[in-house]
Amino acid sequence: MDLFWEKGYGATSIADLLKAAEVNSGSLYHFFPGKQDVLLAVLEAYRTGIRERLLDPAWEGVDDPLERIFALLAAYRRMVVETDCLFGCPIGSIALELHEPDPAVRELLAVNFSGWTGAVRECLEAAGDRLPPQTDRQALAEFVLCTMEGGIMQARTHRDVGYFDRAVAQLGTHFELLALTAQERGNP
Amino acid sequence: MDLFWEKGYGATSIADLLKAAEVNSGSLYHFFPGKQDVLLAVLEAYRTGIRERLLDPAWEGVDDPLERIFALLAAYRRMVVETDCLFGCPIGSIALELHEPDPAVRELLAVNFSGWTGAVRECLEAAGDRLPPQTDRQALAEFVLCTMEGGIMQARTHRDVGYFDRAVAQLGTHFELLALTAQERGNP
DNA sequence: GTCTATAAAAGGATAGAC
DNA sequence: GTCTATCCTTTTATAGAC
Repeated sequence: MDLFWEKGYGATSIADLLKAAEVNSGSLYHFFPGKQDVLLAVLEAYRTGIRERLLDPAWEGVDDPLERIFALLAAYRRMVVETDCLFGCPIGSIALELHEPDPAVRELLAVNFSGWTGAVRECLEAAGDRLPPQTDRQALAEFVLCTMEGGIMQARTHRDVGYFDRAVAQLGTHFELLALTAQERGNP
Repeated sequence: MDLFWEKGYGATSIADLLKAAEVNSGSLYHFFPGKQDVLLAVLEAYRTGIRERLLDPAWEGVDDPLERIFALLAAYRRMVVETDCLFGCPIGSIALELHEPDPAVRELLAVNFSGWTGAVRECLEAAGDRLPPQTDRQALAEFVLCTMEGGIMQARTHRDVGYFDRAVAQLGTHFELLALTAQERGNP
């Protein structure tokens, strides 16, 4: 997981994997038919571990559903800062690195995105009438993912977390305006 | 340009470049010290050609500054649809593919992003009091880029342009709410 | 400036002993 | 299951004739 996150899929060689795992090629190929199957296992691990590895730590002590969304974004910010703006979202990086991925890989990338937006959508649904009633909460969850991925992309490229912060601040404004709309113009 | 766009940097071999350009390696290495210098030239071409190749076509017949922002996004949508959701933003793809790029490459990627957001910021500035006066127009321009990149990332991964459309629609809502705010609560 | 041939290295994957 | 050795391909880059 770490190697694909740090270097990407193509830039990680089998030799890198063997060295990091402290095994020899015979062992790796005993368990995996090939390199791509290691990637599939990694993506599978991200998928099944989203709650334990990402959501639970990010949401520790945060109960408010809308606050949880920004706590999740704050977790990504920590990741960016701790790696000097070098590493971002592993799924997003691989999704853009592989231009014509094997269907199995593409499907697992998509499932990972859906898992992420699904968790955010649940927060948005839990927010109830704090959002305007006609709000498309699935679309808004996907928009939160856009903000995260776009913010990380720019922060990494400029090597400046300020780009991420400003993106999150804009999203914050959007939520405030939606909340205001729900209040002022809701249930007319 | 096309090869790096279609396949990415790492997946494009020198042999691919030679075949596409219909030249032999001697010719390529006569003009470029190495593969990375070809990438630098491509990024330079994107940078200098942003108006002619991207903005002018997207904005043909569109004068309203806020409409121009969505016309630009519509141009990306066409790009996505015409390539069956396979190709997205060449700068974004390379920005995420290369994890520790050579400083010259990273700088040119950053300059390309800045050129893009700079053009959008000019539109936002031209929109004058149609946006709330305290609006950070640079940050909002970066947010538009987040929407574009995040929307394309999801559309490509899910092979469904609907993800891009919903992201743009959310951004549209954001602009509408900002405009309402400028109207209702502006200059109190 | 362009050509062909080729060097030199790295990559993914396999073989077969243990 | 793991080990070492190695095959085969691809890749970047160079050499030197024309």
